[in-house]
Amino acid sequence: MPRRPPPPLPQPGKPVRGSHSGRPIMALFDLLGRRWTLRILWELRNGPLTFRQLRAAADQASPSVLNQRLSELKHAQLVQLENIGYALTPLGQELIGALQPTLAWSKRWAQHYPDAADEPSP
Amino acid sequence: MPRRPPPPLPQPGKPVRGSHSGRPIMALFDLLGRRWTLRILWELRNGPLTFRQLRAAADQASPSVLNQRLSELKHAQLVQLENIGYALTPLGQELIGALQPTLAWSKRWAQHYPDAADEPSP
DNA sequence: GTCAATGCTACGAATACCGTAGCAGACCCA
DNA sequence: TGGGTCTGCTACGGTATTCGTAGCATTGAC
Repeated sequence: MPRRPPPPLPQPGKPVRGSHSGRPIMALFDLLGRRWTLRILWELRNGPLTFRQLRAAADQASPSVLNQRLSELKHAQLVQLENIGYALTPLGQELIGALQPTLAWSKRWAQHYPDAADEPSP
Repeated sequence: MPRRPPPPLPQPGKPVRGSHSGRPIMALFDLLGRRWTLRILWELRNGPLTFRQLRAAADQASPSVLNQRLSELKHAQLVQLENIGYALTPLGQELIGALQPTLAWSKRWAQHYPDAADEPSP
């Protein structure tokens, strides 16, 4: 039985799902437009987590997708597996930094809804 | 035949796929973690597009998903249908603005890959 | 009328994701 | 040597999401 080829790993300069241009923004859209990707980066923002800790942090996401997302993020040089567990690379930390205005925006967004809560005190 | 209930529309203050906390960031992750969502916002950044123009801009994305994404974005108050077509709301424009550092980051990201191209001249 | 747009829907097929169970390796301690 | 307990990770069958094609209903111009 012929196995299907896996979807391409999103990477700048290469065609991705939805775009053949190779533009980095398109690779980023493909990468972030997959379930759990943003969440994983977010949960690693405060330091490394083991595979299982990460699963627990991310609502017990299924290990198959989690592993697939981690492979993609490793290939994208945003995450690496260290002795202590999975950690953001410097590039990954930069991305988290670049997402800060977006996170700030989400709080303003919430103000448009009556029953929106925000994160509990750190 | 009992139809399945549709997935919840991501909205701050409500439980979403992968999180019950209601935190706006989680609603945002759910929203953006769906295929085409970021792309749609991106393609609308320079002004309104009709449904079909938007399809053409977004690699002929299937009209069913496109319409579903647009419904979600309308519900999220990021996009609205005007006479001329679909347009970003002020809130949606704010989000695009907040994404600028991320877009800038993607260009730095591309520098880690030898064969990465960037957008052609404006 | 007819033509060309528009937004949008139906539906079967393909793909992505989920949930459970469990494997193999590393480490520790008796 | 044999457990126990971590670790990352995979297999597999079922469910959910997305795709691709076709087409409908409406509007406006001629």
